[in-house]
Amino acid sequence: MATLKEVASTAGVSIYTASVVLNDRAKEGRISDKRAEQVRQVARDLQYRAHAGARSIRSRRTRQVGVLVPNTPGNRFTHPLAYETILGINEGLQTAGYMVVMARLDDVRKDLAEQSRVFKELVLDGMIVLDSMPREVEMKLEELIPHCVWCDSNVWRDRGCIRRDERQAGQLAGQAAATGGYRHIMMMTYDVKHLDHFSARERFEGVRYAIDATGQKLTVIIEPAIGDASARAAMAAQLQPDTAIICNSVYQAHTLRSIAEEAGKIPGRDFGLVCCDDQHQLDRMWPNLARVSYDRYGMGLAAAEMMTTVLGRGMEHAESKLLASVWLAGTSLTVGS
Amino acid sequence: MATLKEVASTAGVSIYTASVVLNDRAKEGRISDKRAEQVRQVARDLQYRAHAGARSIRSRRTRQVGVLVPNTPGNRFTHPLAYETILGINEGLQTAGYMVVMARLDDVRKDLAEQSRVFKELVLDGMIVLDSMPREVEMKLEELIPHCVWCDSNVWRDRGCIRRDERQAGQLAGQAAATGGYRHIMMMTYDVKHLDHFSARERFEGVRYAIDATGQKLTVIIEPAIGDASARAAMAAQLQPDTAIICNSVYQAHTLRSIAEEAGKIPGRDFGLVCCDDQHQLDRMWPNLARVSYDRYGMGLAAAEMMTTVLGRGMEHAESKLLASVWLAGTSLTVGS
DNA sequence: CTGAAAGCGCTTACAG
DNA sequence: CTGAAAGCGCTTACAG
Repeated sequence: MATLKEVASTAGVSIYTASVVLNDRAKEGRISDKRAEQVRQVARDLQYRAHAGARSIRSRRTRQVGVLVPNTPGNRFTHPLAYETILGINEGLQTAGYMVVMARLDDVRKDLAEQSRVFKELVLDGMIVLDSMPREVEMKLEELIPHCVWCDSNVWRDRGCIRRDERQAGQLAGQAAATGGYRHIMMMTYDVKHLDHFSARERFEGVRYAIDATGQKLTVIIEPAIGDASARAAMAAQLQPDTAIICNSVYQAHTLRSIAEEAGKIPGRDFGLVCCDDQHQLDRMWPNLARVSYDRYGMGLAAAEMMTTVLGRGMEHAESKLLASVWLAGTSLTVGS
Repeated sequence: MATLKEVASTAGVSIYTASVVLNDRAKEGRISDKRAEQVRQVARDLQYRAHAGARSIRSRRTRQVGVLVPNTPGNRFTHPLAYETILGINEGLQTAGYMVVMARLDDVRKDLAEQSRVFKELVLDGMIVLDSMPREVEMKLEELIPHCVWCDSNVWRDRGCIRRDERQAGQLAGQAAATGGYRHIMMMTYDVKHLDHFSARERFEGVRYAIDATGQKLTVIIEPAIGDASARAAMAAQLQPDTAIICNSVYQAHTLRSIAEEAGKIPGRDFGLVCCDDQHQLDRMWPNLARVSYDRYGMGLAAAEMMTTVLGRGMEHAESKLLASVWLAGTSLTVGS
């Protein structure tokens, strides 16, 4: 690997000249066009590539940003949907000249320093935290990393946070169900004990608000455990043409669809189905699902922009963002009785 | 941020002593236990964290490994399933003390150096390439990055590659369909022109082999374009109790399910459905789908291990790995006529 | 317009 | 058992 020194000497210029030219600051450095081109040519010939580490030590910026993904007990893939956000983040940061370093928080090891070199050493200019972490971890993160952006997290402040307006999403889903002409409206959500993420809570509140507004009643149901055949059958029995089910998550919608299928029932024909959440490629995989949009990729892009803003202008975080959703009609909610 | 120098001076020892102790080589460096503990205490007090860049310049290793994900025209999220692999890779590398740097190949910009600093600068010890890239890109990668591991890629050699045995997977799916007592057997796959990934080709060949072995006939069908209502209806009409459809990908299985649903049909009751591929959480979302297993997380873990092996022992790549699949029965293939 | 030199934070032969 | 010093590949004030 050629070093800057080698480039300089074979081009017959000083290290300074080579450095300035290759950093596209030939003008400021007042290097003549001729010499500049000369240096560039040599760099190409020698296939020179700057050593990012050496550079970072002087510039005091690594130009690396971490993305932290949580891990919950018993589920290695906590949030497959997070990938959409991650791709958006990556797109935004890569374009702005940053590198994305993935870090995953393993709940088993409690000490952050044990988790990843990201915490143990100095490597990141900032970190985008996806989803929520235990409180202590969140506090520790802010000590360890210069700039954190909280994305889809329980952390919510005036600046540096970004999330979807989950209450609005819940309201949209609730309104659709409430005005569908159904007799029974139910919401499938997580066990109250597991309502640890703000989205589950807020979606629920949004739904409840919309249903209350029409004076109807809302029944809460819990997703049956995998393999619990009798619970599945019991739930299938509730799926009637006069009943609409509002699902909190896309996963629950998928699950409910399977439960219905086992009983020979089809959403939109035999019962109503709405989902508060969305998933990429649902337009291909399940276009008929009535749901509330959620462009996670866009959220990732926006989070990346918040990060580049702080890192760029130095100190202050950009204002927090609350992202609005749009209703996507689908035949899974057409019956009514 | 405290530096090594500061730690050394406040501990009253030389930089050398501090360095050796904090790198857990106090024994080799013959530092007395007393001094060692003293240094560690100071480091804790000052919250010392080593500067990864400075370290990498001397050690000549960044301990960073890239994961390269491709991007195809018109689809920002090429392979959502890749996330399962990425998480496995991350788990393996993070545990081994490496950091994972994400890089995405944008097909629009052709020059690698324009894509990400990962190519422009010296940052990576190695790279795990997911999926396939254009031929020229693949060659360029090997020039730019010290060690590449090809995961689920068209690149296949004796060493340094890992993929699923897709032909075997196709055979398993084909056998299941062939012995299900169906009169018509069809395979939904990609347009031949787009069979650019080895998996699509090999799955197809595996299926064909299994069907041929029983002397039955295999009809090929193509997934209808999103929104092409008449093509969807035509396909729905083909879904009969005496017909089994073998889907190449999970996405196609989902799509077919939706097409069937629109016509009031249910897989396993009104027609047979098998899928050559698998997806995490399908056991929750669609437990009844008859399919061939695919533990992408495990593949990622194995790919990470191949990488740490090369990086560890210096030169030679580990032997390539071909991963076997297991058949997962499901009621979507129970009818037969 | 350009270069010699200091220094960033580390590691590691080498000398005591 | 320990330290002073060279050097890794860069950037950037400073002096000409």
